[in-house]
Amino acid sequence: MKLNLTKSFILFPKSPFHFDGTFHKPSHFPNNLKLEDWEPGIYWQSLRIGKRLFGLKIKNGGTTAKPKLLASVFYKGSLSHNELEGIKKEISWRFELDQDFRAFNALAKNDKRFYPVFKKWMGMRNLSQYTLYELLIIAVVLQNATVRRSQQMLDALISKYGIKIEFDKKVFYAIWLPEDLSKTKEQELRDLRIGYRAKFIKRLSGDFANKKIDEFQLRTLDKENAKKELIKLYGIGPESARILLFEALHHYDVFDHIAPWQHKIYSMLFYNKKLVPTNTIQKDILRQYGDYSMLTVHYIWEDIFWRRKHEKIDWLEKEIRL
DNA sequence: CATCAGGGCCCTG
DNA sequence: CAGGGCCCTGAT
Repeated sequence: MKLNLTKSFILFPKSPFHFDGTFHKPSHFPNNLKLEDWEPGIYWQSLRIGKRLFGLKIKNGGTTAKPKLLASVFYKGSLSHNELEGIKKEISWRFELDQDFRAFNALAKNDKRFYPVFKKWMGMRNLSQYTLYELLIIAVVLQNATVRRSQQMLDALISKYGIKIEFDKKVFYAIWLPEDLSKTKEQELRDLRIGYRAKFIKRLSGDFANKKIDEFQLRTLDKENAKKELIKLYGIGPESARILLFEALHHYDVFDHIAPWQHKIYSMLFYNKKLVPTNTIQKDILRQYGDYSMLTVHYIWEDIFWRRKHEKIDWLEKEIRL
C-alpha cells in the first residue's frame, strides 16, 4: 500500500525534550520487517489509529531546551481536519509530549550517583509507538524466549498477517487488526512456530475484536485498576502487564516485577554484583525513586544500551542472549 | 545424540 | 502458593 499524500504540521513538546533518546531505544530488539526506523534527528513508523493506517515521519526541528518537531502524516484517500487533529492528539499521548518532567528532574538532581545519566538524557520520554493491541502482541512474543526467537516469531507473524506500506521512499510494516486474527485457526498460527503463544494471540485478538477490552478506557484507570484489567487478559501475567502499564499506559511507578534476565543486569547496574536478591533491588529502587521508579530504571537501562553501541561491555553481552 | 533453560503464563492440587 | 507443562531454539 502506497501512502502518497501527506500533511505536515509542527508540534511543540514541553521542554525539556530529548529527541533521539525518545525516538530510539537501543534496548528494544530490532526485527527484520521494520515497524519503525530511526536515524539521528529523524524518526519514521507505521501508525495505526483506529482502523486506519498511516505513515508518520518526525524530524527534529529544535533543541532539548527549545523543542520543536516537524511532523508529517502520510495517507491514502482523504484526511479530514478533525481526523488530523485526532492524530496530533494521539501522537502527543504516545510520545508524552505534554509530560511535565519537573518533579522527576528535581529527583534526578539530588541523585549523586546517577545524575550524569539523567543529565545526559534529560527530557527523554518513554516511547510508546504502538496501540495497546500491537504492544500486547510484542509482549507475548517476548515471553519465555530469547531475543533471536522473539525476532523470528514476530517476523513470521508480520510476514503472514502484517501490512506492507510505503511512504517517504521507505518500506514499513504494520501489525494487522485484531479482527483479522480472531477467526484464524489456532493451528495456522502454530505453523508459524510461535508455540503455545498461538492460543494467547488468537484469544487476545478475539477479545479486542469483540471490544471486551478498550484501550481508551484503560487509559482513564489508575495503575492498580489498569493492572487488574490487563492481568485478566488470557496470556498476560505480571511481566507482560508491567511492560504494558509502562509503555502503553505511561505509568511511571511500575517496578513490581523483575524478570530473571533483568535481575542479572540490575544487579550489575545498581550494585556491581552478580545477583542481589530481587526484593532488595525492588525495595531500594522504590525507596529512592518512588513514583518514578520505572522511569528512572528506564533511563539507566537505556543508557547502558546506548553505551553498548560504541563500547564493549563484557558482563552485559553475556546477559543479552541472542 | 540428548538435555535444558529461556524477555512467562496457565492450570492443577 | 508451589510446581509441572508448554512450543521451539540454540547452547552445552
